[in-house]
Amino acid sequence: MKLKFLLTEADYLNEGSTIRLTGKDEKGRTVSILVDFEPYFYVLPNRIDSKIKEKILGIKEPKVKRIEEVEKIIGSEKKKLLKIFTFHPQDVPKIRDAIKDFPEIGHENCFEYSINFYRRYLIDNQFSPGEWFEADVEGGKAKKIRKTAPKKTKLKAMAFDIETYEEGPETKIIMVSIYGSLKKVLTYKESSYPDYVEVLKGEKELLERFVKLVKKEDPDVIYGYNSDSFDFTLIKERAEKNKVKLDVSRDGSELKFTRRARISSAEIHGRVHIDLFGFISNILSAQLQTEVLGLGEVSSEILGDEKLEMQLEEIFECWRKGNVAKLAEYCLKDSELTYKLGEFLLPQILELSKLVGQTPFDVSRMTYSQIVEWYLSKRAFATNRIIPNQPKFEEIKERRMRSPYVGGFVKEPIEGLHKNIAVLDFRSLYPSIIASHNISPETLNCNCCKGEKVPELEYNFCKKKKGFVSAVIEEIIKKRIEIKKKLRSKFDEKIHLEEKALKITANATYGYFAFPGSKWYCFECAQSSAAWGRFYIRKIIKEAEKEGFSVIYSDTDSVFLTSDKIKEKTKKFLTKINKSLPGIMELELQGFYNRGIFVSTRVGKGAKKRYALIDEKKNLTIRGFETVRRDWCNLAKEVQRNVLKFVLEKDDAQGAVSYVKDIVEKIKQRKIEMKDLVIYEQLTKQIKDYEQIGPHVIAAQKMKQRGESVGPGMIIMFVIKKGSGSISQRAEPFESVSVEDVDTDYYVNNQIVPAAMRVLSVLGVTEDGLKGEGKQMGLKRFGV
DNA sequence: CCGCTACGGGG
DNA sequence: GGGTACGTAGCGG
Repeated sequence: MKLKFLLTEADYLNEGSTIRLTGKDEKGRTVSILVDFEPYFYVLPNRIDSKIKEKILGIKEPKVKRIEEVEKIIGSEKKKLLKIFTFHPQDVPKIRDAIKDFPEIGHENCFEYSINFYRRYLIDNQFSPGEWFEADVEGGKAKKIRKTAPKKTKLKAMAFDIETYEEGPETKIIMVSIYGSLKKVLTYKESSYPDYVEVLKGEKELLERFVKLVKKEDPDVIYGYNSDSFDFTLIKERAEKNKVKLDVSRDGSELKFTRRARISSAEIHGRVHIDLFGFISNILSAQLQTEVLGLGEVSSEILGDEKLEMQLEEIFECWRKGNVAKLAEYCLKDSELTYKLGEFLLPQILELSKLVGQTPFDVSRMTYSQIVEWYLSKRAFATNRIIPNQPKFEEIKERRMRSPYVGGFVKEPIEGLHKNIAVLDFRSLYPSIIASHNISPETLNCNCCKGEKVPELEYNFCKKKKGFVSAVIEEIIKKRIEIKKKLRSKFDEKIHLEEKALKITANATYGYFAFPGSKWYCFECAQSSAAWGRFYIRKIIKEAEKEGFSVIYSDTDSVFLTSDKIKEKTKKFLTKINKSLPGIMELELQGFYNRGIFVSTRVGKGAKKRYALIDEKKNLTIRGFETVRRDWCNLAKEVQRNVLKFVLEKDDAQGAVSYVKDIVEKIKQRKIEMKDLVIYEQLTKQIKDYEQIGPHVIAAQKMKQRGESVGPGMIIMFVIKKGSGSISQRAEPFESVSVEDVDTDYYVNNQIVPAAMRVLSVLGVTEDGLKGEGKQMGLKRFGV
């Protein structure tokens, strides 16, 4: 029998040494096939002869299956090794343990003994989940599996979310929602509900119903948000307590947790459980504006959709007071957002799986470094190289202790307002450097040639032989360029995502070199990449100045230039500079801006980047200003934003000053709305546990005294009241204060004026100029 | 300045 | 058990 399927999952069965591949065929049917595979690892004895082979074959518990002699590349040398096959995957570490103390071998000469069996299978066959396969199946086992042309199939997805309630020492699940082809909320308190709510008898029945619905809906993919560490952890706990069998899988097995670095992952055989929070915090967060990675913040940014508003305490209140319909609506909305985020992100996850060659379950939980490492592992096998061993704990500790090296070059901004700005940056600076200068662990200080010296450092990299990592990166870059060309002629979402996966992987390699847990760790490689980066950006700065540009600011891989005839001059400059750069490196135009304001802020050692730009279409780009932080009141944030607008849109600092003075006046006359003065800060622990008592803690204490329940996670909304005592002592929950009682001086001096001054101080405005009555202030002139 | 602890997401 | 823990803000010393 022949089966064609999209591979979505790989694992192995404990008995025997059998890999199980799971996927989906063209007609949407689930495919699960078994295939035999032999576990093995490598050793490098000081001499290969019959004596050492006999010694290894003589190990009794467990027995070695057979030995092969193989040739593999270790570092930059070809070596003869022994490939030791075992009967069971679990035997590999045991036999390695027995061998590692052989004087002819030793610890550091055992290789690839800790690669999960199913991962080993994927690597050795160069098979990637997300690709299509054809299998010849006989007697329940696949005889032959090969890649085949991609077909179409739709993965059926479902999202879920739970609500909980603390009853004494126990946390109970009070509600579960699912969202997919079926939209449903399960709970166990009678109320008048919309028809998507189903009322069960209790928690046990709720869990049983949940299991039944998952099986009935039979999704291929299950999305949750923080579901590894919260939802499924609690579901498992409560299922054990209530003696409910959690056989939500496709093979009758129960939900199980697999141990991982920090967070255990909830695994459901036959269904890909994706905890979106993991992928978002590990990978996506770098591309997001929001600092807070809650479901609400992320949905709002990615989907433009919001959570229903409900404070933590309200959830409990809804349950206590029986307003469960509202809670059901809230819970379902969370599942809906999770579902939509999942559908948005799954194609990206599958594309990464395809590239890296590991399962979407694993890839969605990987960090940047792990993505790079598994991709390198796949390429290492393809190029007949040994995968280096994971560093031991002691080694990691030592690597951590290494003093940090010099990073990117930062040219402090020329403070003030500038006009006619061009922003240029290097396309993938570090990957291009790694590829063009052959930066790789095996090419560092090679002994085959003199090599190429790194600027500022006493290292050389080989000029004759391509290094492994540098070659892999070069492949990625070339593939990316090719894909980009294709995309320019015809846009295709799939290909676009493939391009993004390549970009993610290439860009992470520089950081990977310096990551203490790396198998291909190379501190000198990271140092050298950074040194070359500084060399190139300095070169750009120098050349730009020679061409008559004024360099306003530069950081690592970008320069901010200004001059007259900016567009014309920039285009000429780019053409000229790109001719002088090594083939793969390219300086690109990021954009032109009409105006920009730059502020230099020294915080301890490092300077923080703070600038704002406006382009021809009046789009604002704001970096480093506090317009988004919640510990500033809305009015302060609004004032800062408007001040930026005055300055950038109209080049009108004088107007900005009048505007701020007007606001200050309004505050003094209390012609202001309370909601604009409220400051939001989150309680992160119980009130009594605070030693450093900030204003929000004081406000929370006052709320508690009034009988309101306050606890961790709650966002305290407070204002500062007039009177005596420190500012903190005068923090009050905002509902209990009227505009007449707020401390206007505080809002003027500690909120509005500082927020405005962040922008205006570089234009020569003084604090007194903002507060005082009509005093004229001198405005400095900046720019060209 | 340094070292340690607790947090993140979820409810 | 084909093994194990992340990066960092914010506090206290």
